[in-house]
Amino acid sequence: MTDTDKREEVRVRFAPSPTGYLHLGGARTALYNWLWARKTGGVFILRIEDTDVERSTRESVQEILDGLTWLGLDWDEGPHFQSHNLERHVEAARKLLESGHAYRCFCTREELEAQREEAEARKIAFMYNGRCRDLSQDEIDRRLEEGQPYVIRFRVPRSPLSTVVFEDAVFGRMEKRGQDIEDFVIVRSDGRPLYILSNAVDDFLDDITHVIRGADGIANTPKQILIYQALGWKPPVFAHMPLTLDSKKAKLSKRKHGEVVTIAYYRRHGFLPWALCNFLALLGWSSPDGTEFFSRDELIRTFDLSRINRSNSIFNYVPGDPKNWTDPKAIHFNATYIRTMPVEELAPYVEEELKEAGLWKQEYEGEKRGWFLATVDLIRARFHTLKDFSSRGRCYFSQEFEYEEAAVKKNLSKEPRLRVYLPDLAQRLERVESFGSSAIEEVFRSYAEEKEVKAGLLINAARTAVSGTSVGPGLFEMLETIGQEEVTRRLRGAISLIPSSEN
RNA sequence: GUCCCCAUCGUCUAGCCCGGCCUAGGACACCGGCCUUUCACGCCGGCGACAGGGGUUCGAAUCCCCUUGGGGACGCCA
Repeated sequence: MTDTDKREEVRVRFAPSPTGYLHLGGARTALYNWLWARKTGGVFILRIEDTDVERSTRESVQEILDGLTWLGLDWDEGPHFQSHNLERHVEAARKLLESGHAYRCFCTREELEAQREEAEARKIAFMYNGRCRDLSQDEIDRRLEEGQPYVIRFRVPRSPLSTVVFEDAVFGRMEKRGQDIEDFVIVRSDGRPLYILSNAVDDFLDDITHVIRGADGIANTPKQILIYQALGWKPPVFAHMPLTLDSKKAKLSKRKHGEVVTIAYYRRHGFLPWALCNFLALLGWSSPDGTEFFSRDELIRTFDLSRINRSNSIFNYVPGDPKNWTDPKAIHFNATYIRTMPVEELAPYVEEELKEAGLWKQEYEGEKRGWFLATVDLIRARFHTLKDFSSRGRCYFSQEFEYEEAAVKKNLSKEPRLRVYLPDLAQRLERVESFGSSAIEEVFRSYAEEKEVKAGLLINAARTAVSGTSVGPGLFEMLETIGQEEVTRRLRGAISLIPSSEN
């Protein structure tokens, strides 16, 4: 462990605003916080920052909860709702006002807007000019009496030497001169506190020890530290994670990239939740020995804030590429997990998928449990997502499946004699006492010899006849799995796909 | 425009803090080959990067400076 976790109990939080979907960036932030909490034996808090009433929705809250639950990122406290703490935020603002760390600003939106535009036009940086910073008490009282609306601004120390310094757990020592920070607004003219204040107050109230968030929060950090200091609170450790950008180096957003950046999308497209987590963990973090695949416990053990990267990473998704419908490495992680995890652990996911596709049979958890597991094990090596079990794997679970045109053309329609061979094989297979792969193989091999044809011809034809495709596991295992009765039925049925020799 | 941050294969990255072990390692993707009844898997091999320029040093991917490029923040949003 690093020196960032000296305190007794680590307390971290994931604090999304419920204004949209849970997306990859948010999930990664949640994951890093969760990992840090689990690693240190600390507490992971979920806080919904819903103070933007115009944009916050209940559906979004539910989506976030569902997404985190699906990913397996369980939280220990919450969800807390920021809006429930409004009085505490206002109270903090009042204290800041009383102690002189904040002041009332009577400048109107229109005035500020005009100043902003002018600055823009003259291509100079806009920063609030501090006009209300030193209003006399009489002046303030007079304006209050007149009922003039005001916002509350934080009085940023203006001495030329004043600097806010903090040690970021990822970026190291960070410094910001007071003169480069404007007197930021902490309370709106309608009395509602702003994020910058609410967030800091909530972190204090929740006893947050480590703020692990996206690097877009860096600019807020000096301001929030100022708030902490003015209130006499000890600031938490900040750890800013690099951002994840798209292939054009723009920030990932649902608006711009659509579903592909949402967690729900991966769930719908047959991702294993942990495969996604594992992939996400590696976007901006790496293990000391280069290991890439981790179980939960291994990742928890290995994860460390000090190994978080400082440079942004790119989510390598290229729109319009059907093969790479998301980052290829993400697909690779999913496929590898599907192929290598214990089949018993994979089974529940396949079950869910088959149920959704209407292919699930009750007996798969009863007398055919063994068959089900063996079949999943047989076919999974070629699959990339859970969806493949109900699409490409359909012929194992249903009597109804599609014949691929290309496969039929390649393996069936070229050879008219298959109209004889296939029923012959069916007849012989029917007579096999114990329908196992070696007995099946024997039937094929001897028949091929007898008819003086290549075994491959029969094998490929049979593959297409029973599965509709030209690819798949070894034929004999495949036939064994599909079963004697069904195999012979399909072999006979397939002759309708073979043209007779006259044609 | 101002402030801040970042910079190694197409992508994710190791190495950088504590210069030499780096003719820069791994992973994904891609391309070959082997295996094979097909497709995968697996194995073997290939392609492919220290942004540029100055320093410092016997020696720089590693330290310093500049340039360039990229990103972020500049709201009475969060």
